[in-house]
Amino acid sequence: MPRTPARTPDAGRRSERSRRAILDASLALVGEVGYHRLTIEAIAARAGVGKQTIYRWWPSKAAVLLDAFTARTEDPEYAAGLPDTGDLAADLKLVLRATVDEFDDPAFEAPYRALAVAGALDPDLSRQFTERLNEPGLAAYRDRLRSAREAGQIAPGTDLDVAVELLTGPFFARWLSRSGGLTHAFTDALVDTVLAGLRPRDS
Amino acid sequence: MPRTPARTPDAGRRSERSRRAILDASLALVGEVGYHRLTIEAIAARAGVGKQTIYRWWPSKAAVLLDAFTARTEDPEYAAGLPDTGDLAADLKLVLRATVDEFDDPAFEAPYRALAVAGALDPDLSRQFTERLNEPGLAAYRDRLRSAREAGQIAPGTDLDVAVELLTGPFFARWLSRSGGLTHAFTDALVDTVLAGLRPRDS
Amino acid sequence: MPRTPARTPDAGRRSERSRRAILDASLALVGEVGYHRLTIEAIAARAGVGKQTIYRWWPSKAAVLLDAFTARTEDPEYAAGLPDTGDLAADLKLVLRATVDEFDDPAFEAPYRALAVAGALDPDLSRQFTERLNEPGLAAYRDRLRSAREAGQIAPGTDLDVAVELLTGPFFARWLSRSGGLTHAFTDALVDTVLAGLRPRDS
Amino acid sequence: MPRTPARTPDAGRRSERSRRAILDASLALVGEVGYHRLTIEAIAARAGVGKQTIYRWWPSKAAVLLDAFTARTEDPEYAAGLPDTGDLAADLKLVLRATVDEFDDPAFEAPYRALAVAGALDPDLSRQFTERLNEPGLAAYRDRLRSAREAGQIAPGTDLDVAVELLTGPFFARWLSRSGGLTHAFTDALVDTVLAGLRPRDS
DNA sequence: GATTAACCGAGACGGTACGTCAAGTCTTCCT
DNA sequence: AGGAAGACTTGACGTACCGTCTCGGTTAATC
Repeated sequence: MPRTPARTPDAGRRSERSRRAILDASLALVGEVGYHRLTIEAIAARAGVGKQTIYRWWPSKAAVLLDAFTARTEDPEYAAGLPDTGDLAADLKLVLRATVDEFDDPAFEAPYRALAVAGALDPDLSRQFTERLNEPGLAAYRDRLRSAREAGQIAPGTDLDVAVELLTGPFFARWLSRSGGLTHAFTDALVDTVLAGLRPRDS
Repeated sequence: MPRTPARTPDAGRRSERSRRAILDASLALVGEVGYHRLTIEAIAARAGVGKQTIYRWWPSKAAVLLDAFTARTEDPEYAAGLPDTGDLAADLKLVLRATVDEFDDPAFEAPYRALAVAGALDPDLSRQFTERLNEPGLAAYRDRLRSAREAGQIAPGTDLDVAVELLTGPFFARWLSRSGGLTHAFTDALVDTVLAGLRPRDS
Repeated sequence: MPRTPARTPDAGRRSERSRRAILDASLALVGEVGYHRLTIEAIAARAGVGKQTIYRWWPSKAAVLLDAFTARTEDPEYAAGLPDTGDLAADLKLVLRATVDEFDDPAFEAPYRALAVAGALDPDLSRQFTERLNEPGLAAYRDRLRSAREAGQIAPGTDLDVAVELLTGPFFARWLSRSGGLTHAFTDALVDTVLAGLRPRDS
Repeated sequence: MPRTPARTPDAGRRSERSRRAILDASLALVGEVGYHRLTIEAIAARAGVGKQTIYRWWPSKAAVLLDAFTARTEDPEYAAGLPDTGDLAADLKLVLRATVDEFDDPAFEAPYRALAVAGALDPDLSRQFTERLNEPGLAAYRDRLRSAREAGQIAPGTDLDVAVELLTGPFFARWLSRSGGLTHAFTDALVDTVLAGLRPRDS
């Protein structure tokens, strides 16, 4: 006889109306007051929802936020992958410049930062954050680099993981610690230097 | 005209005894319970100190932690700079491997992560965190790279800031998001790829 | 249009269990430690209740105490009025002697003194204290004196309010300022002198 | 050699300047903010004095207030006693009307109420309050009544203590509990009724 | 169509920690 | 040595949210 001590609610009867209201409210609030002043009570009040309805479906405010944020990025052609014009440097610069622009929008930046931070403190959340938000993007980079490697544009022995991290890590670090401006010039320089390091060895 | 809106206590009469006890207690506690379960009340209790004594001298628990952490790194020969054996790759690998080891120690890792996270949410704190903990370390890298540039070991047009971020950014990103192992192999690969990208242009 | 600026909790959902526990705890504690060492926190702890549950329903510890004290005197046949045997002096002496005995009991005296004092400092509370605790008792005296006036036992022009205050005021003053013993002899003397003053004018 | 463990400061070196400033400040403040919002810190700040200087010489804020209040009533011809024109009723009414007027002045009423209340809660203070403020006044009443008794204007067996309390108790009770107006009519009625009760028995 | 079980809004509950205030003590420097 | 100043420990304040728990009221699937 199966015992399910942790009350598992019946997802079939879930109110879609409430779910949307909660996700919307949490995104709006995190932008208004910041992550550490975001409270479950405020989300519930704003969403016109009982607190229990949040606790029933999510384990923490970070999980709510993750769902709220993911909802935006899951539907569209986000899974399109990087462009592949044959010019690796140009393709990478294009995408990184677009990312710079994206991070300029507070509506995107605020919840994303909140999630990055929450993930840094909570390994469980971190895994989910990585899987659902980060990994798809990184995989696109990896695919593009693999294609370039096969075309002989970068060294055949290139570790694609490290290569991707060389492109995104400095960006992430500069963004999170606000230690420098996130500019197109910066990402262009990243691409140039990294690609120079990945160039096939001279004969 | 000097404005003193917030009651500024007289630092001359400050109790060194209490200050040390608070810094010690906060470091110990952040290791035991983690940052978001660290409370001012617990620090005060552990330090045998009134809460007000903490509020009098620090604006937040993050600021306490920053002082506590900084105290450890300020006195010693920490400001020594990087070794300079003439072999740039070897020197960088040595230092990054040492950093990997340092981040393996929870007594170091826990408060450092807490501060990185707190800084990510609070620009004010972020600035302090950068100035007092990060910048000195990065300057050491910059110095070593400048010396290499003068010796003609890397391209004369190299942007030292970007170069340093290429070395440290991926490390920081992997550490904070726990997206991969912090190993000597990883940092070695970083150094090799980045230095390849910085190599002087072939004649 | 009714305005309810201060969050008004829903009395229907109120926990009777908590209410009783709070009233009991406050009476017990005021007897143990005295009024000015009585704290909301201690009441909450003793009652096994969150502080907010007290703040939700009462504006101050004095208000709690007033409810606690009133609860004791509301239910019983306390509203019985004074005896009326036809012998005014005897009836008054009987009741005042009983009151003396009542004030001898610390379980009664301590909270009553606390309330008298709190009322002396807070007009709002004072009004409630008067209405709910004092006035009913005084009305009983007034009724008894009115009956005597109609029977021609005291002067027809007697101001009943003043007459009651002559009987109770000296008692109250002596009690509150501890300036003399509260004895049967004292209250008997009060009754005799006051009634002598109220006797119908000699023809 | 006698040991005085309780540090007894040397009254000879006491600063008269500070003493006056403290007494003045406490009277002013009790009028402005009321007794239970009166703090030692505020007194010290207003008086331009260190807190320790207050704690050195007084055991509590009530004691400070008692001294402050007593200082006003000690110097003048306050010890003059009641007038004795031969007309007892007139003399009593005159004095009680003057007392009514005195209690109309907040500068008098506020600290006096504070002291009465503090005394009600603290038997030690109560004794001092009685001895230094109340008793002298009551003695004056007693003296006047004794003179009247000797003149045969009131019954020879009259208990002077009870008689005085009949005159002052209702006044005190009405004042402290704010249960009625303090008017000349009220005190006149008191005098008339009480004196009627004290009239020598008809032969 | 009635029953019934779940979700839902609402919000009271026992708690924990907050940041503030004042108490009374201690220490330092000044007169 | 007293006094001005103010930092110290202590402890209570009243508030904000936590996560849990009832309480009617829908709402959907089952009888």
